Amino acid sequence: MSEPSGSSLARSTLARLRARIASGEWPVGTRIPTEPELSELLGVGRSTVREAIRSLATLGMVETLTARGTFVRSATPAPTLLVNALSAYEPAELIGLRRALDVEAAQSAAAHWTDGDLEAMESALREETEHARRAVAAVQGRGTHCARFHGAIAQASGNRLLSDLDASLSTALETAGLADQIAASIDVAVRIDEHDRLFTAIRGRDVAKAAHHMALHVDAALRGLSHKPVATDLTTLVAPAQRTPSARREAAS
Amino acid sequence: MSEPSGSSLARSTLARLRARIASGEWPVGTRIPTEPELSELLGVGRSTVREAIRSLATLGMVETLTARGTFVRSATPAPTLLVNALSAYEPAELIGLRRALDVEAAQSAAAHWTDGDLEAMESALREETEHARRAVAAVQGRGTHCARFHGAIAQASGNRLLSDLDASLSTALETAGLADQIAASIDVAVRIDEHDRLFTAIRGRDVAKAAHHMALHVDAALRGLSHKPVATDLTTLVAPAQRTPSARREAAS
DNA sequence: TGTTATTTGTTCGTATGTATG
DNA sequence: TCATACATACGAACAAATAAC
Repeated sequence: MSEPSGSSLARSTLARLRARIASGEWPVGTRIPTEPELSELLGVGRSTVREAIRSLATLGMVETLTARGTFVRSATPAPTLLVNALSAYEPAELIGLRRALDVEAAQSAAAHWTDGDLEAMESALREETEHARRAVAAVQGRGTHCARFHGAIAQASGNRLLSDLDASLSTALETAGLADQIAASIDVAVRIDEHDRLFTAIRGRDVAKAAHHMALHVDAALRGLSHKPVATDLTTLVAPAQRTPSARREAAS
Repeated sequence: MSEPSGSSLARSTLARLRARIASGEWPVGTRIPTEPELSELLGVGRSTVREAIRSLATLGMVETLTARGTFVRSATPAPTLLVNALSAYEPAELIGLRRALDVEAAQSAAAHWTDGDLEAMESALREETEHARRAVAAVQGRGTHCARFHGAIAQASGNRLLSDLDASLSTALETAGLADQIAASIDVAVRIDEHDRLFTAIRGRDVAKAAHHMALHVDAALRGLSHKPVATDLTTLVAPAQRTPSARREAAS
């Protein structure tokens, strides 16, 4: 697999625990045996068990709650590793990836959303509108609703990788303190209007228009970060999206 | 950071060790202090140190050799972890990400390539052409050259994240045995012709056309995988690209 | 409210195998 | 071969947090 599968007992113990989780013997959400139980079950010392469990925790596969036990959180280490990998990059680079993912997700979502996906997107959009109406002039610059709608779109793409990366990116942007900044850079009414048009395009299975609106939307949100060196350059990327749908005249080149 | 930074001593110890490595206090290749030394240095017990070190090893940042000590292998979580994370997803999902990254990279590359980037792309393209001319009817279905050109474009985007993800994706596709399949799905002459047009667009700073050609190119390469369940759906995404500018050029060729 | 049992958190001592000189 | 240093591994013991009664 992934691990060097070293010869040390702790490593092999990690591999054995991981295998049990991956096989579904200990499903996500359930509690695994206590440390003394595992010690006897696997025939290794408790210290060794703890090292293995700690490794599983850093992989994001389990979470251990003091005096409560350790619980399975994910059958694979993937999402956590993605978040970890993203944390090593500059904000401008993260934003570049977000544009790539969101545009692709919008296209893919338009191509094959299911009834459940549509429901989720509609719900997120409705809740966002409702919330904006209630707390009109309030602080309300939170990007939570925006992220929820985008997350629903990523989900609707039917591509777990896109969805996971999107969620990981949101986390990374959040910890980088950029989420609020992005949310504040665009007027709430405008944002909801853009979301509305985007949703209409996706619901109508119009892949091209979905890509177009998403590109416009992301670029608009990014324009607020124009003081960032690279983000400035990214705003020039609005051009293709604007020209693409109706640029028949270009064909003659 | 990425870690939950839990309140446990082991977690904070992991964070402290990780910070020392990231700061360069313990450079890559060097040996970190022994466990008893770390125990005293950090003011925690040896078992706690061991758990933290084991986690670092799981992240690929250190490697511990029996009776020799533990050595720093990487200042950040190992890149191989990214490949690892990607390998947990379905081929169709990987391909969806590739489309997103490549299209974005093409746009960004067109927006701000440097002289060095242009040189690299031109070199890769020239070598590809040369190689195709020499080994005309040979086996030569290798995707190596294709990957090199795409890698050069990702590099020219100026976004390390896009570049790294692109490289990781190539590796993941390679290990999944999909690289050759993709390369074989498109005629060499057609591929080089598409690369040529793509390069011309990028060199001309035409962001829109770069995005368009890249989308067409990726979709064309993906069409060969139409027997895959989800990949079939992905080919429907050709639609937006075909409706745009040079769809008729494709019909002509 | 408080008491008790369970479970994880942390430390320490010790034994063992292995690499180095 | 021997001695030293170090990582590996085990288990005992106590602390702290949590849940159930």
